[in-house]
Amino acid sequence: MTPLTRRFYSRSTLVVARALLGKVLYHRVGGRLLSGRIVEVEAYTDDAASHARWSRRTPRNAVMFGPAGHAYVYFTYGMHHCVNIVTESNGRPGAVLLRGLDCLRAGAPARDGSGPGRLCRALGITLSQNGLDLTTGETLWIADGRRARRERIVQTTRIGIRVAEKLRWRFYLLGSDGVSRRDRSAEAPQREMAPTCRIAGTTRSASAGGRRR
DNA sequence: CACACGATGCGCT
DNA sequence: GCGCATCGTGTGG
Repeated sequence: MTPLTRRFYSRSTLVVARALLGKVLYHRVGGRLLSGRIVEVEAYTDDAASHARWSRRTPRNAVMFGPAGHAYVYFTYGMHHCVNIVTESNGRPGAVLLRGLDCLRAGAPARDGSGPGRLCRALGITLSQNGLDLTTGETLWIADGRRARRERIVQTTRIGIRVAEKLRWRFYLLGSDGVSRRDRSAEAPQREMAPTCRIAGTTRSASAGGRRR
């Protein structure tokens, strides 16, 4: 229940992204405490797919440039909210998108926490939480959770973007129910392709379809 | 001011 | 796999 410190968030986005897996997100709202275990995240910095691309500051993405440990919430497709955790040092844009939660509440369907939009709906996160400081433990915060030492982290590409699509900046906990989209090939123990496997015709054209949305 | 479009999710084929 | 709801935001005139 003790909020993670500013120091935890003030690191490189990729490091924080991985470190957030297994942690627990809390939101105190309407006299209730909602929570869920973080099982899927994506990193965004100033890359081409980021709201802070080319380090361009706008009213919407301003929080990404501010101090780490704050919530960056945005509204998209006219109906969904997505929540990010701001990283890096002040002035450098960076945030971790939360895409999957486990165990929102006993008996809740697993899919309620699966996907950035449903996740926000399940925890009651909207634009009014944008900019909140997560280190105070008042309304919205993240605390340590149980993370089994054996639990494997899968690293793969981010979802739903059309540029910088080769960056493997999505991380999830293998076997968790809240993961929105699995990547079987990334889950395979052997990740690196041996040179002999690159002979034409012997490789499956990985993710040939489904890249466009 | 006008307009194109999206870090999604859902229902249907 | 495909279409689409629905509106805040960024961009350009």
